[in-house]
Amino acid sequence: MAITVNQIAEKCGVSRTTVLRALNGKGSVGKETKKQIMEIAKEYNYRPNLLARSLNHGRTMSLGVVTINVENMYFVQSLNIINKEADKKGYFTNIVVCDENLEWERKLIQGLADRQMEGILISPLNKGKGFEEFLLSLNIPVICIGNHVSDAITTVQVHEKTAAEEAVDLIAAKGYENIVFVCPPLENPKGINIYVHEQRLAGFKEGIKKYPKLKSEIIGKEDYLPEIQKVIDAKKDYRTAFLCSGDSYALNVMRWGEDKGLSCPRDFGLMGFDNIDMLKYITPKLSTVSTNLEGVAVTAVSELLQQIENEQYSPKAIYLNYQILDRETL
Amino acid sequence: MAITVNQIAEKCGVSRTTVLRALNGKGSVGKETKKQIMEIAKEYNYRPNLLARSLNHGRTMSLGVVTINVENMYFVQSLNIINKEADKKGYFTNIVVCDENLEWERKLIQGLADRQMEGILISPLNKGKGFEEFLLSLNIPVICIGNHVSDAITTVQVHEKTAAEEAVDLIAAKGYENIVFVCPPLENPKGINIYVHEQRLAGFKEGIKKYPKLKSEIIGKEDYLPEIQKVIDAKKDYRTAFLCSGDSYALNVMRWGEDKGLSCPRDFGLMGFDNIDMLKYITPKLSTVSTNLEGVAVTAVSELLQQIENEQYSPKAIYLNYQILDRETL
DNA sequence: TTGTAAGCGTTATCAT
DNA sequence: ATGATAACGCTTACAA
Repeated sequence: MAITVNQIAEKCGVSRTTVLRALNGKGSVGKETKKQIMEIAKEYNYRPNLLARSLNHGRTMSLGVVTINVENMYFVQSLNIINKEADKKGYFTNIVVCDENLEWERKLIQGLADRQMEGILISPLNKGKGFEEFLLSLNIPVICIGNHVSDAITTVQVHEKTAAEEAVDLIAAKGYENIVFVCPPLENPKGINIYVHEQRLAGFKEGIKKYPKLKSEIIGKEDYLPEIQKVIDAKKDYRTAFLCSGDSYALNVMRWGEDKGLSCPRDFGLMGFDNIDMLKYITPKLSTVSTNLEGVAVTAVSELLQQIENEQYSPKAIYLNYQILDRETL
Repeated sequence: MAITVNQIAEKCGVSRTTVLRALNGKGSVGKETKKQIMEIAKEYNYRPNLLARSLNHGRTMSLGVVTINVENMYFVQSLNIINKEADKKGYFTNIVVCDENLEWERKLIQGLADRQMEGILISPLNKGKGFEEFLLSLNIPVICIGNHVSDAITTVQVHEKTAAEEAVDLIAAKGYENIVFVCPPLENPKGINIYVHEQRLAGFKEGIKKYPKLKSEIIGKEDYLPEIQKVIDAKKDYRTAFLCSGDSYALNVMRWGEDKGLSCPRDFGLMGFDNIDMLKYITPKLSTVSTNLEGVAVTAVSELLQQIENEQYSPKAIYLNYQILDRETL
C-alpha cells in the first residue's frame, strides 16, 4: 500500500540510491532530479519502513514495557514518565498489558523480544529461577521495577523494608496499641512475585520488635475483609490501626468501614503503601508511603538505556528514597 | 547477540533452507541433521526475528493503540480488553501513551504506522480536516473510540447525546429545579477534540427543553470550581444538581464539596459520565452514565480486524448502548 | 533429503 | 551526480 524507495526510483527513472540521497539529504543529487523525487515522495506520502531500516542496521530504538492490570494502577502511572524519558533519548516505547497471568507475562515479554525491543522494563509477576533464566535467555537488558527476581537482573525499587519500619514507628507514635498488617496471601499458591509485600512484611516484623507492648497481627488472605471484621469485633479497649501493603487494600478497608458506619481515624487507623494517584479523590486523605513512582520510573529508564548502550554492564540493585505521608487516617 | 538461521546453518554445515525446514517442521529433513539443528537452536536459544519475518511477508500481525494520560482513566481500562481480543485473533497489541499533547499524538501515531502496525485504535485528542487527512495518509485502518474525527474514519461510541437527555430526565424526575452542566472549555483554545463533550452538551440542551420550569446553566471553564462556588452561593430555595461531562469532574466537585462541608445529595445533586472503575472506591456512590467501555473496546477491535482483513471496507459510525446508573448522589 | 536464488525495504560501500 | 552490489534475517519457489 505504502510507496517504497524502489517504486519512487522506478517512477523517476533513477536508481534507488539516488532516491535515498535525495530523501535523506546526504550526498549530492541533481537539482531537477531531486525536485522530482521529492514531489513523488510527497504525493505518495513516502515514509521509510522502520522494520526494514531496523533490520538493516540492527537497532530498533524501541523499548518494551510490560504493565499490569489497571487494578494495580501504581504502575500505570509511571507509563507516561517512562515514555517521556525514553523519547528524550530517541527511543520509542512499546507497552503491553498483562492481566495478572503468569503465562501471559512470559508470552508478552517473549513477543517484545522477538520484535527486537532493545530492552525491557517490567514489574514482574513471575519469579524464581526459571523466570530468571528465561529473562537472561532474551539476551537483552531487562530492568525490574519494584519486584525483585534475581541478583542477575537489575532492580529499581525503594527500600520497602525500612519504609514499613518507619510506618510502624509512625503508627506507634500516634498511640495505637494494636497494629494489623494487611497483605496478599503469603502462601501464594499461584507462585506470584510478591517481593515488595514480603519486604514490607519483614519491615513490619522488624518494626514492631521495638514496641514490646504493641499487639500485632498479620492478615494475608485473599478474602481479608472478614478477618478485618474479626479484628474489629474483638476490639476491646485498645486502638487498632491497619497497615495495608498497597493503597488498594487500604481503600477497600475504608470502603468496608464506611458500609459498617465506621470511619477512620475515629474507629480505627489506616495506612497504605504506594500513594497511588487516585488518592486525591478520596476522603479522608489516606496516610500512606510514597514509593516515589516518578523517581523509580526515571531511574529505571535511564539505567535501561545505559545497559543498552554500554556493551558491558553489571546488574545492580538500585534503591530510591521513599516518603512517609502522614495525612488524615491515623 | 541472538543467533540467526544463517549462523545455525553454518554451525551445522548445511544450508539455511534445511535449517528452516527443521525449525518450522515443514518439508523433510534428515533425522540426524534435524537433531543436530534442533540442538544448536536450543543451545543458543534461537528465536526468529519477527522484523525480518514481517518484512518478508508483509504482515506484522500487530495493532497500535494510542492511549492518553491516566487522568482520563476511562480509556486505560479498555486496554486489557483490547489486548485480549486482539490476541484471540493472533494479533499483538502495541500501546503507546500520549500525555495530552496534540503534537505527541501525531508523532506517536506516525511512529506506530512507520513500524508497520496493521491498524490503529485511538481515542483522539486531535480533530479537524488536517488530522483526518493525516490519518488517511497512513493508509491503514484507524478506528476512533469515543471522539469522532470524520465520517471517513470509523468511530465506535455510545449515543452520548441521548444519554445526556436521559440524564436530564432522571435529574428532573428527582425534583431538582436547577441543573448545571459541567464540561471542559468549549471555546477550546488548544483545538482539542471534545466531541463527546459537545455531544453531551447538545443532549443536555435538548433535554432541558422538555422542562421549561427548570433553571439551567453551563459551566465550561478550565477553572470550574469557582463557578460551582458561585452557583452554590447564589442558591436560593431551589435544589441544584450538577451534571458533569466526565466522572473526574464529578469527583472533583464532590471533593470540593467535602472541603466546604457540603455533601450530596443533601446539599446538591451530582451525576457523572463514564462510570470509571475507581468509582467503586468512592463514597457516596456516584450516579453516572456507563459508556460501556468493555463493549466499545470489544467492538472496536473486532471492527478494526475486519477492516484489516477485508480489502474493501467502508467507514461507519457504530453506536453501542449506554446505561443510566442512578446511585446515591442524586 | 538438500540447496540455490530471489525478494521484502532499507542502508552502506564502492564505482563510475 | 548517479548507479551497482551486498547486506540485515527470514521466506518461498524452484531445482537437484
